[in-house]
Amino acid sequence: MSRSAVSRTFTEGASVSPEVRRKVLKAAQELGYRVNRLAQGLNNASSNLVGVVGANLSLPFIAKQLDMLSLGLLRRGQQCLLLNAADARSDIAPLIELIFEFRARAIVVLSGEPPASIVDECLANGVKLIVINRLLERSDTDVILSDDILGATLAARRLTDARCRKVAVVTSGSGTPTQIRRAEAFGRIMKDDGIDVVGWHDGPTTYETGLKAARELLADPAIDGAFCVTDLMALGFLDAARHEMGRSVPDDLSVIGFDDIPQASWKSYELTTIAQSFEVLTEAVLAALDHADGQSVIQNVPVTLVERQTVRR
Amino acid sequence: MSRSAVSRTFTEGASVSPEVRRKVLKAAQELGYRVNRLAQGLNNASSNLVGVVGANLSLPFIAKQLDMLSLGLLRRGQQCLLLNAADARSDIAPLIELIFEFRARAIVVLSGEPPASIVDECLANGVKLIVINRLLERSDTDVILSDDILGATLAARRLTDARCRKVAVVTSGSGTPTQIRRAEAFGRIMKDDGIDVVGWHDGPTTYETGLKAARELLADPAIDGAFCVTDLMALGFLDAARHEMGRSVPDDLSVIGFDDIPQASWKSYELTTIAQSFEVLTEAVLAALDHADGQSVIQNVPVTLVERQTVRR
DNA sequence: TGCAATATTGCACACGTGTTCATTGCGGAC
DNA sequence: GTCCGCAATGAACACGTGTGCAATATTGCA
Repeated sequence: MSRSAVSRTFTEGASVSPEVRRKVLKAAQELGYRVNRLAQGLNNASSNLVGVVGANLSLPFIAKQLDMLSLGLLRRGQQCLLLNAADARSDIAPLIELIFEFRARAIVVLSGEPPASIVDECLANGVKLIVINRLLERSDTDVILSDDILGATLAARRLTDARCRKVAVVTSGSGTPTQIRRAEAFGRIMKDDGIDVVGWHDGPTTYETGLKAARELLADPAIDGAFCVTDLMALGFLDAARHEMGRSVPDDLSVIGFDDIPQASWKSYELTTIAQSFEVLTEAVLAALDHADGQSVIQNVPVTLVERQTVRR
Repeated sequence: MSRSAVSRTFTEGASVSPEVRRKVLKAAQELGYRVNRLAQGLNNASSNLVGVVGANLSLPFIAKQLDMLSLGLLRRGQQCLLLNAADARSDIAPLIELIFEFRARAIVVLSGEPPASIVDECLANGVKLIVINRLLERSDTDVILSDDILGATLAARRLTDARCRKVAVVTSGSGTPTQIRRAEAFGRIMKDDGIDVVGWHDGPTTYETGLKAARELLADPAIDGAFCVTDLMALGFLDAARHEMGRSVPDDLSVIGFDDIPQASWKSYELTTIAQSFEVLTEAVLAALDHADGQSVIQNVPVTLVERQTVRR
């Protein structure tokens, strides 16, 4: 009969007699009553929303992350408040402010770089901040990183095994930390091996950028290998190499990518690439949500070489 | 000084003296104060959240829709509560219940079919329900549909122009209304023209299903045309046709898809397809959000034939 | 039956808004 | 000097929870 009875009926483990419980449920059914999550959040000073910030949600790599993350959150009983940052370079601070206003438990950043002031605010308000594949030089944030150094090493070793003489490294012009780490590590190793490396970077992280890279780089007939730090660019690179620049892959050109997006295994490409496990990555994010407030971790997601058909044996 | 002053400071068009306003803003800055959207929503009996239900968010077609929709919502000052339905066949009713609990203004359904009881509840609570590319036989819901009949007609006409004699229609086994409408309309037209049509359906709406379709259908050497009701399946179909079944496209096999996903224009495919404008589709959804409560509309999103390289001239 | 222990229940409060209402202060017009 | 209009401001309320506290009903035990 009292409002407390209602609350207790819908609260796990509260003390209600079976009879009252039954009456409440029946009344709720008739009146179309539903718990109000806004009021719950107001009362607890925290909703169980998790803010997710991302840009270019239709790119395969991001879309896959978002798919698995939103599913994982839902399974854990948390809801996903999705904010689209529109552009990889756009300022995500206002979006994070918005998430604060919803009293979210945690914030996951897939794109863009949260400014230091925001990081401080998260810390002050007890909001978990988790960034994926972007390097924050702070020890008070959870950072999930693909093992870029290992990945670059695997790629480099594979291209030297294929006896490449002059290789290109293709990055986008966006200059995300992950891409730079991959490219730099790769360049260092190759130079140590005494192999010519030519860097290239321009444009957004898209298929079209890969096309452009191949058109410009393959004007040099000496180039016989390429490491594209993103599968999407690798696929564009492959297409331009084969259909416009007349190269035969893998016979006179070896190409290797990074991420292992679904399209990489399509029959027209069979791209050899460095795979990050989306499962492990998602698990790492979900695990980070459970960390205590002070505890923050930099976690490396393991990578493996997936051997397909674009590198000479 | 009073709490009212704070509220007025952050409310557009409220009556506050510049001095008080300045003081409040300064204090807010120092204390890290932020408006609490949960309390706002509680007070208004409605948050400005929009619930979005979708499955398989990493499929290009869905991902693109979600990308544009979330961006459009954000630009309109509404937030996107994303619920991942995991599977195209899974029951979305509990997810919609969850959205109700957040007192969302509107619900957008990208996957699955909301049961009638849910539709009634939306109507009763004044929650706008918008379904995309699934046919609800009710006049009280906003339905955004691609013009499947026109699309099927364009595809049929193009394949007859290419002088195909025996054509296949490929659908997934999920049996979504849109796919069925496309396939049925296409089949009807072809039969009217006296052309042999063989239907095929199986599996989920994926690239792999397209592969399987080609492997099974192209065992029949007479088949010289195919309409895949989804680009993703069309790309799989193309790959198996070319690389496994030894067909030359478009010389002895013409293939046409539907949706115009980004990958359709990649150099390895150059898929001729029926394009739905993602811009128009998104605009239609956003416009539907503004409809008055009673007013609901079935809107057809126009389609066009995009001529590329997979149908014989 | 009597008493203690336990389960159930109602009341009151706090959470942070936006808004209505009444009050106050002020400037200008007569 | 008085009165009117207007802007500014504070007090109070309602929104729907979950919970601490006190009161009451029920059970177990001697």
